[in-house]
Amino acid sequence: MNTSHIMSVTERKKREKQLRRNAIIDAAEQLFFKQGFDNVSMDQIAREADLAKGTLYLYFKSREDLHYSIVNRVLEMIYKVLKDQYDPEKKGAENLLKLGKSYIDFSQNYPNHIRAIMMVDSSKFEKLDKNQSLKILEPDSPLVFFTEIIKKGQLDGSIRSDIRDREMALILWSHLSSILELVTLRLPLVNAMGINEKELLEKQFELSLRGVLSK
Amino acid sequence: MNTSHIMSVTERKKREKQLRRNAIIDAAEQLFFKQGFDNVSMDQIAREADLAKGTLYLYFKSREDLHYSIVNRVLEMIYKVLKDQYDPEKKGAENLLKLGKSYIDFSQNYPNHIRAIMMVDSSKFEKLDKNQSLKILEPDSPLVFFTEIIKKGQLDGSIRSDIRDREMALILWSHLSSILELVTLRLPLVNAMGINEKELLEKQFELSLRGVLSK
DNA sequence: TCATAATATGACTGGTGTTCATTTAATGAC
DNA sequence: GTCATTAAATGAACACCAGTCATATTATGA
Repeated sequence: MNTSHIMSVTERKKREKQLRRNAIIDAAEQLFFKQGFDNVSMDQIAREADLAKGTLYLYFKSREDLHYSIVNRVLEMIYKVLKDQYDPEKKGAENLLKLGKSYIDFSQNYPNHIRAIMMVDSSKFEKLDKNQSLKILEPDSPLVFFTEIIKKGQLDGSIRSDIRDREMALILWSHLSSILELVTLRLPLVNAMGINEKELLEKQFELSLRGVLSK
Repeated sequence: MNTSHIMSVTERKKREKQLRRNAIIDAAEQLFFKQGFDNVSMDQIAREADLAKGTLYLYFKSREDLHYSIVNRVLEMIYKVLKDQYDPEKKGAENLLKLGKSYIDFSQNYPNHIRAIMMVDSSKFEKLDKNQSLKILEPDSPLVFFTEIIKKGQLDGSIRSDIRDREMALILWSHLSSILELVTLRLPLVNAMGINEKELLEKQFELSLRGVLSK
């Protein structure tokens, strides 16, 4: 028995498994973007991925898990966008401004992806263990990235220091998300109020930033 | 045939219908608070209300509609609380501070009610007509009340005027809601970050307010 | 070639929101 | 009180769907 051979096979299988997994996420994402996650059944996703329904459950614990996987991929996308924009030469506040703006830009360019994030059903969060599936506290998440920038800004004096960095990051992230939720999922409401979505996004961001900067 | 008699009967029926409706909402609310809306079936609600399942549909268009009705009642409660706190003698900014605080207090005293609001599934908002079921734009809604206070504050100079009152109200409401969502539905996440919920609420409120006040 | 393990299948289960033909109750004219 | 008519209530039936699992297919390496 050739051990190294077996190892390579195991690894190929691992790779293939990961590929299938991604293919399923692709299929699900596509349907999701077209019809909204609520209106897509596991059967449909399986068909789109040329698999049987049962097979999906070999790759994802549940429908919810599949949804989270989509969201995690989007979070990775956003993280990369943010990281590209980051300039270590600049002060914390300035970076915060820039990153915030590019997040908003992202939301304009990829509304579907933002929708995917925003549709994570909060009610499911009640079960603690589910949080682990959603990588918002991983080192490479946007939220953690924001935290680091705020910490820097507090050190260089450009951001107020009387709120802890984590709390401030969570607040800012949450604020921005809430407005994104409004303009992506509740646009009819926003329009009914006679409000322009882009303006709303920008105003909210300016407002949040004002609350955060050093005086 | 006595017309006035008939009229009074019609009206009694109307009243009774409203009573039944409220009784159903009561039953649903009770179950909802105990088990979470997602874990309550129409069958259970019917049983709790001593009715058959089909009867519920004579009073509510759908399960969703029933949920909205619960939420609308909560919104009314909040509106009343806010109105009680309002002092026309005081400046807009001061009222805003006070009302915000009492909203936060309310959320501490009636976490279940807040949960009910926060669990309105945003994804359903995509269908425009559904918005009508949710009375967040009615004259007696908290959001509209906030708008009026902001308008006053802009007139008396205590609140910055470079953002329209409606937009500012929507932003503030949305900000506050997002944090409430965090501490009511995503508490595990908040705790995992080592953050105290009450502190988070207060900090966020102070932060939002700072962004809103005149300089 | 063949035994074993890994992967895939789809019929089946249990549960649910919604509908609707049927039953029950209330009404008011006589 | 009786009875035709209208309103309200019922729950069996339907359609849909997430998740399971016994069975079938495929891959592996000896």
